[in-house]
This record gives sequence, C-alpha cells and structure tokens, in this order.
Amino acid sequence: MPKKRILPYVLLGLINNKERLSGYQISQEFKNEVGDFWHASHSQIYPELARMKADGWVSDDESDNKSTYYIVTDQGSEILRNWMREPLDDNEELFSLKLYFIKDKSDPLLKDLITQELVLRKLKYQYLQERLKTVFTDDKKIKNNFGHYLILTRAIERERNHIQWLEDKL
Amino acid sequence: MPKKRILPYVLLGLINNKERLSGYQISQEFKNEVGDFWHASHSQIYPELARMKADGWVSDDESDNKSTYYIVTDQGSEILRNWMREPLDDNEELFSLKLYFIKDKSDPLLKDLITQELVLRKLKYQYLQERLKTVFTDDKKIKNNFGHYLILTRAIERERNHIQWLEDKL
DNA sequence: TGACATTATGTCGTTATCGACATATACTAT
DNA sequence: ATAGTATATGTCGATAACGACATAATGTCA
Repeated sequence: MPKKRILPYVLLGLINNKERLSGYQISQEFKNEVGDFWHASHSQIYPELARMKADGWVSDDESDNKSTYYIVTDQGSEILRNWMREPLDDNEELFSLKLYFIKDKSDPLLKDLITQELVLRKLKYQYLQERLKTVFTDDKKIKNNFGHYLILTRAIERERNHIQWLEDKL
Repeated sequence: MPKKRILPYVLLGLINNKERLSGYQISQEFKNEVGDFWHASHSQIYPELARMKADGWVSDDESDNKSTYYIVTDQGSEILRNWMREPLDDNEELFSLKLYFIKDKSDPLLKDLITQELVLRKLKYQYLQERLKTVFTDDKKIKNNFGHYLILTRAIERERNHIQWLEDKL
C-alpha cells in the first residue's frame, strides 16, 4: 500500500473545524498554530481541494462571488472520523494534528488520543533513558560528543514534560 | 536564491561527528537521536554522498573492501562550519541539528547557538501567550474549539520548559 | 487618482524524497 | 548445507511539495 498522505486529512480537519473555509483561508490558517505541525503552499492546496471535491469529500459554495467556500460532506466527515480513529505512531505531529481537530471537550476520541499518546511517550521516555546509559558510559564520551549529550538529555526532559502534561489532561 | 537544502549539511555533520562513516552507517544513524530531527533513506544518501565527493566536500576511503568510508575534507569542514554559523530561524529542528554537530563543550558556537535559540523561543512564547488571549476570549470559545485550546496551552508549556532548559545550559 | 498591498485562485517546471527493485557478500541459527 | 537475516551499495519511477509566474478584484494610503 502507498504511504499514507496527511495533507487531505488536514484540509478536511481544518474545514470541519471552521464549518466552511476557502482555499485562501486555509493557506492563512497555516500561519497559525496548526502551521507548527503541518504546512502547505496555496499551489498545493487548490488542486487538492479540487481533487477532494471530485471525490465527494467536500462540496463547494460559489454563491459568494469573491471566494469559493468548501464544506465537508457526510462522506468527508466519515473519512475524517476514520482517519482520526487510526492508531497513532511515535510521530508526535499526528497526535497534535488530531487533537487540533477535536472540537468538543466531551468527544470520546479526546481521552482515547491522550491515552494512546501517553503510552507512546512513556515508551520513548524509557528508550531515551536507556540510550543515555548505553551511549554515555563515562565523562570522556560526554566531553567528546557534548552536543549529542545535550540533545539526548533535552529529549528526555521534553518527554518528561510532555508525559506530565498528558497525565494532567487525563 | 533557491531554498536552502539541509540534507548535505546533515551528512557532513554526521561524518564529522564520527570522523568517518559509510553510507550504510549514515542510514543507520537516522534510527538514533538525529532521526528525531531529520531523516533520509539510503536511496537519497548514496547519490548525495557521490555529489558531495564530486564537489570536494568529502573524500572516500575504499581500502576496506566491505564499505566505502567518507571523510570530511578541509573544504567540507569549512562549508559545515559556515552553515553552523548561519543564523537560526523559528524552526526548532535547525537548532537541534546544529547542537548535535557540536563536538566540544568549549566550542564558542555552543553558547552562541543557545543564546540565539533563547531569543527565538522567548519571542515565540510571548506570541503564543498573546494568541491565547486574543483567540480564547471566553469559555464558550474554549468549549467549542477544545482541541485547539489544548494544542495552544501545550505549545506554551512546551516553550516554557524549553526556555528553562536553555537558560539552565547557559 | 495613482501606487501598493491584500485577497483570491490558478498553472507549471523543478526537485527533494520515497518505495520498489536489484544485487552481492557475510553472518547465523537449524 | 541451507535458509534467513544483516550488511552494503546502487538505480529508477512516481509523486509530494515548493517557488515562480500569471491574473484580477478589492482595499488603502498619500
């Protein structure tokens, strides 16, 4: 099977979050928080929206003569939901994106996502601590690879902070 | 000017870190910590190494009949150093990569990188706090965009933790 | 009212990158 | 012996993604 694309689901999620969005508005959205996890230029957005419309994921509203607004169809909503339910991987950005697409605090997917991510982060945390022990066995190794040492200790602290935050939200 | 490529400098930095590396070893390196910031498949690594050799960035040692090892040339060392000195941007991965390529604790570039990153992170921290105030003005907005709210508060906590770590290392 | 920025949508050529395919040797467990 | 895995290097086709180019309407400031 081909590698799973992310962009179409991001567009679907963004439109779904705001009910209706134009291609231009989507390109502006990437300047905000969501831009920290994903980005696309307008030259990629417009053709993708056209493809999504052709496939029935979205419908467009051209009644406004300034912009073409897109709305998620029932089929698109189903596709987005299925994507949201697919298991996370050790890549943090997928978690962030999916969390961003949760609109309602009471959505059962919210707790599910946090629980999933917590398992993954704890595994990574343990792995990184193991790496620190095996790679930096003595002070000489630290001294001669100081950047690597800093990156590794930073990664551990990052995971610790992230785990704490996730547990707090559960 | 064309967009700045990262991969060649990553390869240069990886080889420089370990003195000598084969293409295969580089592909294995991406399974470790550096893989959290950058990745390349072997089908990209081998042609890139060939190009770097042709351009005099690295020289190869084929004395071992199992692997071809690459060593950074004086010119390559200069190119890597110049890249390391280029100013950082709000993209955290560049900081992580360059930090990873610092071998010696006393390298003056170390403090410079951390100082640069600190400025950028503090700006981002302020910006995110401002966003929180302007986007989530009342409880209804939080309730109806709960994922976005969580992502934003997480981003703020992430920056806070990062800034603390950077200040601790200074 | 002219200049310039912003909104808004689209196409096109280039390239960075990946997965698949290919090949050969060396190691390893049965 | 031999099947399977790891090491090791390479090519090739497909495509995701970007920057450049193009166009037009609207908004804005002097």
